[in-house]
Amino acid sequence: MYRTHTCGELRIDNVGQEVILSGWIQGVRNLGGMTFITLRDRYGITQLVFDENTSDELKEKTAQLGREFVVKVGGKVIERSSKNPKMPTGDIEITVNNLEILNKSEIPPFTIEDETDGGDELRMKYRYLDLRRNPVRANLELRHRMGQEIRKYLDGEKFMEIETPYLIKSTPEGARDFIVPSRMNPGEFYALPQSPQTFKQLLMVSGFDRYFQIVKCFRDEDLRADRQPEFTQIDCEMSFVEQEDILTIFEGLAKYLFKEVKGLDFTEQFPRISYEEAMNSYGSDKPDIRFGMKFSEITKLAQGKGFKVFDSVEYIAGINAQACATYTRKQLDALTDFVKRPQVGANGLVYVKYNEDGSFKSSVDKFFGAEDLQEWANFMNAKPGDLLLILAGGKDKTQSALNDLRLEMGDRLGLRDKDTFAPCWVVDFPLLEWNEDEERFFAKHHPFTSPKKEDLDLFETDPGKMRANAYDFVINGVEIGGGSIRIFDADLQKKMFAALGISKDEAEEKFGFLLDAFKFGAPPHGGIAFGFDRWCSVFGGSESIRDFIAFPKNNSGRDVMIDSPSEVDAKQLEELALNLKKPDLK
RNA sequence: GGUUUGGUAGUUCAGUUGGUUAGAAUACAUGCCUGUCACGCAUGGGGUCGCGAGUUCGAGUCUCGUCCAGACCGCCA
Repeated sequence: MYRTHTCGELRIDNVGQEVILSGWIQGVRNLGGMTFITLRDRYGITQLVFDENTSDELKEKTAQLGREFVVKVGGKVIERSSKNPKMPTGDIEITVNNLEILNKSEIPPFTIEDETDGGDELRMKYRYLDLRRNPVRANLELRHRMGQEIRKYLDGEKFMEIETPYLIKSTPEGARDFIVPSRMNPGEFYALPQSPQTFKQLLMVSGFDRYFQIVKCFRDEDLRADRQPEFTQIDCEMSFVEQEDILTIFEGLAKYLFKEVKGLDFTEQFPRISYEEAMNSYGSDKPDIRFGMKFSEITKLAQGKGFKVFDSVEYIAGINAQACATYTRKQLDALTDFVKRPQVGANGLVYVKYNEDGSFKSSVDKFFGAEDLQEWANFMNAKPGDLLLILAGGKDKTQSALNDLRLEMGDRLGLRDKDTFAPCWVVDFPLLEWNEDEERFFAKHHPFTSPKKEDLDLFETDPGKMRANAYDFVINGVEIGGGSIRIFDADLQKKMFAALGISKDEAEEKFGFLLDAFKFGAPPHGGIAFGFDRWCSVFGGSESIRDFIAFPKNNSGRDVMIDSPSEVDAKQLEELALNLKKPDLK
């Protein structure tokens, strides 16, 4: 028998019991006459004590122990004479009478402690050691809890979890596919799914009117802290539903998770913000509504006063940073530098200080008098003591830059607390998006997203203005999920393909199986997919989804632990009928 | 594909204007220590300064190239 208890469960009530524990050596503190050893497993840490009652043989054994050795110990639980209130097991310790070294360990390359000395790269290379650390283990526990609760809720709502294939067909739009060569079909390739989109729609045709799957998806695009080449979605689809039904069910899921996982009650309905309002008020389709600081457009107010920079632009808007009129020249210069960075891309920053005494001081005093500035301040709901920050330029670019500035000010003012949660729905997305490079429309969501009924006429007149039955779920400015009501009418689908410039033949080749299926009684349906890794990271208060994936890949798509991707044998290439251009490959 | 920051002891980092034997902390080893819990004290070992070329009497330091890593832009329906 390896253990009677875990290293995290013994308490003062267990005093007097003979127990067996197994685990890893966290640390050895040899004080001379007595030795303390901390033993760790997934559940916690328990202190072992060796003193004058310890046999010489046992003392010799403890001298051989090093960090991360795996041992089994037997002994008696005793009350500590000096307790440690910081440890859950801090009232007791084990006086050991038997110790067996189950396995030795080399000295680990970094310390296995909450605050490790290891850098990111090293920890990724030895990820299995990193996973022994409390914070990382806690993240995976959170992920496990989320997954369990999601299944519980959806099962309770009569959703069926159905697996769909990973080896599928490459699709034309969207992200790059990962490609898998087929040995049995030389010259032909599978693609790994970017999402089970078409399969879940086929399941609706089959009559599984409530489907879900917690499923790996693959996208061959460049990575970020919140983007991995393989990631996990909570993929859901429902039949005989309208947008409102979907929002209700999955707002229910979100509230259930907030309650069960975070202990938070959300009784009110989540705010619903139209895409247009989100862009006009926050400059983003995933607004962080933990704080206000909404945009105010002052194009009309500010033009025609002789300030060329303003008069020559399409759009002028600002935010009101409350109680920031005391900002120094240095602070304002830092903000100006921030917005002028290439990533933000503004040409400059106009500020207006509304001083406590009611006077104004701005960077455009030459062009605007106190009356003008007062008018702006009134329009932007500013009070004495506030600071107005204003950007001007093309509408899209300026909204985007002002969004960056708003979030930066939110950070500086401490308005983005990671333990505060502000969920919302963003609805009424545009159906299509114009692509300058290819000079054609792309589906903003995907080509099966249905347009709003009242916008159908625009197909002929102004397709870019059409709105979709599409929605995103956003928490704290992070896009957690999105979905749409699908097209289930063949004629409408044809119009959609036409608007996207997808020919009949091409549609037939790429989506023939789906269009065929729709001929046999497709029910009205729609769905949503959530980024599981991302949702975990938001709940865990981290910016990086890597912290919530057991074995993640780095920025270049490499797994530095197993060293993948890697080259393959010439024999394998031959079997797959692949010829590589690179001559230096093995 | 682009911008940018970094690469020095097992690890995290410092290293001045180019100048003697490249340092600190921590980890590790040895010794001492009976209530530690980041134990303490003493001693010790440990370096291809990412790699290659160049400038120079002399390069961790300057220049060029290259590799690796991070952040961001493009990209990600």
